[in-house]
Amino acid sequence: MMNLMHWRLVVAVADHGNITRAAERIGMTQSGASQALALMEETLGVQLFSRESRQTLPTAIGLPVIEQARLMLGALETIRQTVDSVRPMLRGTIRLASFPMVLASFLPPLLRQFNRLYPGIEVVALEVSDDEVETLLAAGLVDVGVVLNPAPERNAGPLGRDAWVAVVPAGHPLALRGTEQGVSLQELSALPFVLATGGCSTNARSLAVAAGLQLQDVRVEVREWSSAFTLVRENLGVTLVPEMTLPADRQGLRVIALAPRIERVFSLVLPAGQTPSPAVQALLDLLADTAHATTR
DNA sequence: CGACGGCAATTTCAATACCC
DNA sequence: GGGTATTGAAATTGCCGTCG
Repeated sequence: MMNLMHWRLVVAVADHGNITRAAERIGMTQSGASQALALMEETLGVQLFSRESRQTLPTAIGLPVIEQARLMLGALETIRQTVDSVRPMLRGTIRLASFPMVLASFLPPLLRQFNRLYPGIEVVALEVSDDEVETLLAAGLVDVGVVLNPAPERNAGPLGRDAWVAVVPAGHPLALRGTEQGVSLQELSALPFVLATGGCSTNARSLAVAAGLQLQDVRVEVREWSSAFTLVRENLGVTLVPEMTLPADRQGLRVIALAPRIERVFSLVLPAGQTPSPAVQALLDLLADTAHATTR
């Protein structure tokens, strides 16, 4: 058996020309070094050093073996330096704030991959509303937050996107309309409306306001998207929801595209003016890599 | 999956040999 | 006699299979 200690010993003996000094340098006893060297030579089947009086010098075959040993130890040192240079970013905790839907859909694959690449970094995910994400970011209480439609200057990492769609009862007059035609925000705002917020301030009402409109007949306002679908099935009104919230079972419902299309973009955003920690930078880099890979 | 025991490899210690 | 290498025995360490 040979281990790294043996190869260090070979190099040390070559450097010092003396087993005693070599043993001291690598932290062995002299007799141990002598035995180890003898064992190596026996294992290799060649004599690496000739023992002369007061000197231990390399043999002809010993010289290239020693050179290879130096290369090997040099490569090991390079590996050490590589690991040392990235070690600070291999440990730590990332506090991430997000609203529930993104936490359940876009983030799990990203976080799974991140956990595989950086097992020493713990990601603590806080499930909050979009307003609360902004509050936590502003207070510096989280390292990164998922924000809807962030301003370009916030240096956001795009996480995903989806479109708003109208959902009407299957028997509704709008349900007869072809999907390519779509329905406008203006048309919807005049109808009996089931307003679902999903716990976000960006919802059908804020979209209408942004377009200079107003929801004229909100029959009921609920937090859960699923509750809204139930109420739409009951013919209480129509609703406007993000596409990703649509249920698998759409019986009794009809989904119509919004015209013109309105999208929401989810992005990872850092607290303002904050330099990302190495761990957060690793997460952003991974996000950029996966985004790059999927848009190629 | 952790505790445990057996076994082999390795290291240490002490004694000895060799050479200048 | 001092410095260095070698040898044999004992101690230590690490690995691996088994068991609960």
